[in-house]
Amino acid sequence: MSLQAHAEERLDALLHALADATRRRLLRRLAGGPAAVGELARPIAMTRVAVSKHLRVLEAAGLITRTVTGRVHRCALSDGAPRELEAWLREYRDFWDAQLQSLARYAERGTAPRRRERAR
Amino acid sequence: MSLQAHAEERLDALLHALADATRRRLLRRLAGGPAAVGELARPIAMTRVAVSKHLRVLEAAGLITRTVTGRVHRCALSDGAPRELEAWLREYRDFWDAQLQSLARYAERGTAPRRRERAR
DNA sequence: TTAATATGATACCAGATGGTTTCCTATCAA
DNA sequence: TTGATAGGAAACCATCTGGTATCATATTAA
Repeated sequence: MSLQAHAEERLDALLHALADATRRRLLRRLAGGPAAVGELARPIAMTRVAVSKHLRVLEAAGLITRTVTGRVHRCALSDGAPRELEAWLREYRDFWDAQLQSLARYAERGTAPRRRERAR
Repeated sequence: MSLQAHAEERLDALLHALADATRRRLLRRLAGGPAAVGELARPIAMTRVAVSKHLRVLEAAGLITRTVTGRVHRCALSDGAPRELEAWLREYRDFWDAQLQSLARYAERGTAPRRRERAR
């Protein structure tokens, strides 16, 4: 019926991590491929240290992963991340019906091309 | 291609409002129908004032609406709320493909018709 | 009119957050 | 070895956050 306390906390972390424009920008950048911390920090009007902090938030939320090779920390999106978000959205389906439906319409058109899914 | 600054801010507010277990609990409660502030506060181990603050956060994020009749403030879910969230999810489709697909599968089964309840 | 009720407003607090600067360490390259 | 580079660690600061207690106000009921 409801998510356990642990999942609630993970959901807190996930949503909080997403509720920041800089962090979303970092995710958007990483959507184009993995990058080192310095690479990620360079185009942002902010100290490398601050960016590093944001990255740690994203990492703690399970949104990105980090592999250290030598002195370079390479960050990448962790693809399994939004599970909790999805689970939570599912729980709220009753009052988000409309939104989920339009999301579904989009998803059918936009992301499931190989299945040749024909709806409606 | 990208959301304007204003929409970014609204998205910040929306996600931040959702990133709190108490506020999600309030939304869950409101999903069962509108309620007055006191009604919402009663079952929560927290001062009425604190609950009122949470409600104001939800209101500012556009997630709920409030109608004052007499001395009673009745809160209700605002159904158009998750538009920005949806738009944002759409923008991230490239790396959330898998999640959106399973969400779509869910939505096809679960919300399109008023059919059977298949919780799982 | 008086008292109880629903709620907001204000002031206050401790702790978290989001930045900064400075320094340290490890690694790579000359 | 020496120096530059990638990055973390720690200290610090201003502001935000999520609570609290208290008071004010409007409305309803007796």
